[in-house]
Amino acid sequence: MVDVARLAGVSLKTVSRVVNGEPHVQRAMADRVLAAVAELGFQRNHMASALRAGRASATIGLIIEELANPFYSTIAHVTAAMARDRDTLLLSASSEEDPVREEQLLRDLCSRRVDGLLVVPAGCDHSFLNAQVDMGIPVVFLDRPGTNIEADAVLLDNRGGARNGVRRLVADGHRRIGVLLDSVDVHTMRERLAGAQDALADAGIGYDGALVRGGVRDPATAAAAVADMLTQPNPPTAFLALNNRITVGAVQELWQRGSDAALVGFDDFELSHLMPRPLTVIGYDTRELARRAAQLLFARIDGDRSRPRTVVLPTELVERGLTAGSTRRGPAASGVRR
Amino acid sequence: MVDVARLAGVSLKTVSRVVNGEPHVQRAMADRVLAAVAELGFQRNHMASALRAGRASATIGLIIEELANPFYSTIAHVTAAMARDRDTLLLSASSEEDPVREEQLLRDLCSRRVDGLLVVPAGCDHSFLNAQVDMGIPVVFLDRPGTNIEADAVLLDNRGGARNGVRRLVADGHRRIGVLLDSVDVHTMRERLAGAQDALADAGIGYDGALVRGGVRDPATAAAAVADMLTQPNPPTAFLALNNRITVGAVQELWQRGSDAALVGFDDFELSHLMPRPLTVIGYDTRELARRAAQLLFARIDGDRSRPRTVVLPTELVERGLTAGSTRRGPAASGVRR
DNA sequence: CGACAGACGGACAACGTTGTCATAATCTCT
DNA sequence: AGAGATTATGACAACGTTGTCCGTCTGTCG
Repeated sequence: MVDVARLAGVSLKTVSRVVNGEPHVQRAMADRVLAAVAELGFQRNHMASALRAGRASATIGLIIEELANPFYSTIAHVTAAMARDRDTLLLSASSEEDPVREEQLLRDLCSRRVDGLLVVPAGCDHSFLNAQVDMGIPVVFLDRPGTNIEADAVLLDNRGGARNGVRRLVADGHRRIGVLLDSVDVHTMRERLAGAQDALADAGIGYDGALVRGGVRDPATAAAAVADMLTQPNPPTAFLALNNRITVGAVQELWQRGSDAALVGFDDFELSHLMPRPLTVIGYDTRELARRAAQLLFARIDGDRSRPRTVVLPTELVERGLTAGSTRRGPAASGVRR
Repeated sequence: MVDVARLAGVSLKTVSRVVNGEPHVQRAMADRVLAAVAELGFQRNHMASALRAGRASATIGLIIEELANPFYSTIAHVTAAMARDRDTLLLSASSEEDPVREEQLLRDLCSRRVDGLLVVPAGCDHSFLNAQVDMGIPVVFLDRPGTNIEADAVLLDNRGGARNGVRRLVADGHRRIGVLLDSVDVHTMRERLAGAQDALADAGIGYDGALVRGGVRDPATAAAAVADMLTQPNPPTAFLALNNRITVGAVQELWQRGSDAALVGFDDFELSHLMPRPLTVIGYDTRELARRAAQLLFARIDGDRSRPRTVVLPTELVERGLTAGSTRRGPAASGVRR
């Protein structure tokens, strides 16, 4: 900026005024400044500007589990788009489900003075964020609530969704329902499992530990778990897969074996209607989840000091048949999805 | 930091030393400072720090078309992970294929003094980036080359891939091959179309404009295009879909109609092996694409001043049959994919 | 012609850090 | 014990901006 001022033969402040479009600069002078800017390829330093003005950085931080997962990338996309409407950029990072890494990333984001944080929490203690919130960096949790912190959260009705899924299986006559989940350390998994057990209890079906399989982290282990459970004595006649990675593995394994076990999966996914065997799914609106969270965050950034809110979004049972026999195989009613 | 110094009864500089882990501070004094830091909840301001030290912002910028698309989110994921190993965060934004928006975003990123830029270009002129490169912000293009700028690029062998795909169809006896593409304004589409035409020319099959359908932007229009082409006189017996969105639409339409037209799609996608009809795919390693680009960028950031390079990564024909009759339907040989 | 707005330009400090240098305190060695 | 080396600490300026305030110039009106 000093160089520009020298080249244009004006003072530093005048360059600042021109660059920021402030009034009270003569046309001729402004033109000279702009010419110098162009010649030197000057570009205002956003960091210095924000620093001096005490302004925020026009950046929001997003912590998710893994950017490559469609669920999270949809969230990133929606929030980035909404941020852009406010001339704000998105600084995103994956926690990889590691609480330590999550805390490091969050601290890093705070030290960069982001305007706000959107977090899909992996950690089990977010009390360290309280100080940040007090210092004016609002936090909104997404998909799972934060722990030891009072902050906004936008969640899904995981429990109700799982309950409806199992209710559907029970209505179809199933009594032995295998449940596949990742880890009960994850809030969503606990809720979904509880929902499944609600439905079983409602139907008067007792709990059988052999029918619940945890530690299913990816499609491959899901497939293995399905295979294993089917070869036990008194195998399940139906499965509930508690996330989309698990569902994919289960679909594949059941299809390969030609098994007619019923399947309901939590989370819809893009090509679920083209799977080679029927698949009823507990779906929800991921974009709405992200939208609501971003709205909440921006309201906080804009000064909303009301009490923290928790929003719970509904799920929907997308019925596409349960087993090869339960519906005629055919194109999905909904046609091509965007 | 001034407050911390006052509370600890030491000078500003000593606090700075402690906070940055510099040597030459007595243990007792360091402890006093750390106590004050904890009490006040002090957190170093990353922007001010970078500003003073003339250091970069420990941030890289990524411009892609749309974060929600699995191809791009994989790129984002890989680059974010690699950046993290260097204590660098990723500032990502979607251009939505809009050149104006792309330029705005790039300028914004530059004004934030990112350490480097990773760009999947949508625009048709990137000459304005030359100044930035000269000023020390390296740029690496991904998937498509930049225009009017000499910069590193990591590309796919689009032409060769499409040629192999069509060659395979020709070998299977097809003479009328419908080609579905988005827009020839996009570099990758032009290359893929050229590859297809190469193969046709090699086989002595003349060009028929009726068999090339552009403007196919999403699965729905792809399905419509397939439907339309199949109802024309002398319809194609095979299709080449030039990206994954188009492939999905084509799969669905062909399956719904029970058509036995062959299909080859460019871009593999996660559940392609579970599609309800055979689908041979031109695949490649998206993660490698991102990895190479990030490596190149980091090398530049670390001072590599060698001549810009263009890396072209190979594609691979993943054969899973072409039509319902051409292979026995069954589980993919590869088993469950990660 | 003088006075007074009003429009404009510039000097300076400050934002929150860190690099440089100076100084004070302690140690080492003959 | 004293010279020199080493260590610990602090004062100050600077990074690239912008807000504040003051000074100057132009024009207008009585």
